This record gives sequence, C-alpha cells and structure tokens, in this order.
Amino acid sequence: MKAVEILNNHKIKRTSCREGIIEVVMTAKHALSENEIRERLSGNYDRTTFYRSFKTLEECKIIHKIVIDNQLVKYALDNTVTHKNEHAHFFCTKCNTVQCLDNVTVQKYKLPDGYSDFETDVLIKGICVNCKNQNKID
Amino acid sequence: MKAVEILNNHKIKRTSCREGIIEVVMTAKHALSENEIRERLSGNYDRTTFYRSFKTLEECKIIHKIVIDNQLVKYALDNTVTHKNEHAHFFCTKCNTVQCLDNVTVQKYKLPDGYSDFETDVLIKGICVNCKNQNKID
DNA sequence: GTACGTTTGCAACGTTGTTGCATTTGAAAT
DNA sequence: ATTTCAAATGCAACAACGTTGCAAACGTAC
Ligand SMILES: [Mn+2]
Ligand SMILES: [Mn+2]
Ligand SMILES: [Zn+2]
Ligand SMILES: [Zn+2]
Repeated sequence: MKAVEILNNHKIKRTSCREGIIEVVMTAKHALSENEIRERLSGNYDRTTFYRSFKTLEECKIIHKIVIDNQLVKYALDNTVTHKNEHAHFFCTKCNTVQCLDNVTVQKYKLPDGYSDFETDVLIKGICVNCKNQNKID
Repeated sequence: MKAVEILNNHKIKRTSCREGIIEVVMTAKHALSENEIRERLSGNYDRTTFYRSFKTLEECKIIHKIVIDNQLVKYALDNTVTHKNEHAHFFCTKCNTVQCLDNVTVQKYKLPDGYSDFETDVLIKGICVNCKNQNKID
C-alpha cells in the first residue's frame, strides 16, 4: 500500500507533508516522535504544519498517537490489518523506544457501577529484547 | 494520619508547601492538577517550588502522578493502604476528572519473548457515574 | 540561639502546542 | 492547458508547561 493511495482512500488531499509522514511511519520499526519523523523526511516543514498534519492523519485513523508520561509523544501507523484490536504499547526505558504490541490485546476492565468506557490505554514500561541482549555482551 | 506525620515518617523536611499539598490531596475526592491544588492551598508558592515539591513527594511515594494524553497531569495520594495494588485510572471526558480505581487491579500482560516490565499504566476513558446521572435529569 | 544543609523564589530559558492571517497549493471543472 | 476555489501551508505571536542556576530564606539538630 502506497502513501498516496491511503490518502485517496480517505478522501483527503495529497500533500507532500502528509505523504512524507505516512511513508516514514509506514517503514518505521518503532513509533516515532515529531523530531524523529522530521529527521527522516526529505522536505522541511513548519512545526505548525506538522502538528496539523498529525491531527488530520489521526482523525482519519491513518496514524495513532502514543503518549509516554507527559512530554514524550510518538506516532505509529494505524493499519487496520495489524492494529485491529485495542493493543497495548511498550516503552523501553533504556533505549526510549515505543512499540505497538499488536498481539497484546487490552482486556476489558470491570468498572464501578454506572461507569462506562470507550477507550482503554495501556502502556507497559520495561526493557525491550534488544536492550536485554545488549547487556549480555557488556 | 496527619500530613506532618507522613513527612516525618519519610524523613523529609516539613515545609508549608509540602504539608499543604499533602493535606489538599488527602482530602480530595479526585486526583488534582497543579492548578487545582494551588487553588485549594492557603499559601502562595512559586511554580518551581510546586514542581520540586511534587517531585519529592512522588519520589517518596507519598503521592503519584497520573498523565492524561499529553497535557493534563493530575496527582493523587499514594496511600499504601488503599493503593496497595497496581490500579487502573479513570478519566471522565465529560467532567474532566480523574479517579484512582482502587478496586480495578491491573493484570500482568504477557509480553513477547525477551521483554521484561516493571510498570503498567492503565487509563480508562469514559463517562463517570455523576455525569451519567446528570444526563437523566436534563 | 547558632550553624548547616535543604528548600524556596526569582529570572531566564527551552520545549510543546495553538491561533490568526496572508500566501500557496492541489485537484476538479472548464 | 487554464481557471477556480477550498484546503493546506508558513509565519509570527502567543500560552502553557517544565527546568536550571543562584542568592536568600527556612527547618532542624546541636
Ligand atoms: Mn499502537
Ligand atoms: Mn492512582
Ligand atoms: Zn530498549
Ligand atoms: Zn464525569
């Protein structure tokens, strides 16, 4: 699936910024921050444009946002094929990467009487397999 | 349990700012933001002092921080009696309140091979019982 | 009451994110 | 290909949140 097709499918304008963001996020192994995406992009865009593009892409559910603590924000593709479930996210506190755990489905929590929910965010903090293996080498 | 006692138990200095924060958070029904705490406080403190106090109280596990999306931060008491489990948090998108769901224990999620974790944050977004009942009246 | 280490207030700064407005761009119609 | 117009962009200005260094004030132990 090409970035342009994705934009067409969602009936939103093809712009180089949107196209670039999708391409970068599509090929990334991890979720990426604004700056990480910018670095990987060919064009140069104003921060405003970036934020507005993220917002649009998020509203179309082309990408989704993952927030870690209060200052770190990362974006990942919201492919309906791989991300069909509500999935948990993993944050490695060693290498600071964020991953979608597509196979870790979020359970439905039983709420107190009268409470209703429409979304459950699960963020697991720990050490990823790469960082674990790196330790062995040291 | 008095605020001063809590500070003594943790062997950190009793200051009016720390004492005030603890008292406010102790008597609150919901988790409170920096500004909500400031409003309920008698003294007036610099933002820097506030942030440093929160940090200290958090490190001592007297309070804990709950982050909603990326800009909303709230604080709640970290009483080992009521908060003994890793518990989920609830964010009402109507009244913007955050509550510790002390009875909603967070399960241990099964991670991919080689991954280890030390913390799981669960934030459930929905409508609280107050807001639900308010709708009925309208 | 003194002494000393800790905490505070202030100023300055950095980052993140938003808004209004003029200009540019994309895509559809001609 | 050219025209057209809504939508997207860049820029400037702004607000909120959070951090750092340093001098002054405070809390506690002697
Ligand atoms: Mn994800
Ligand atoms: Mn809590
Ligand atoms: Zn890692
Ligand atoms: Zn509510």
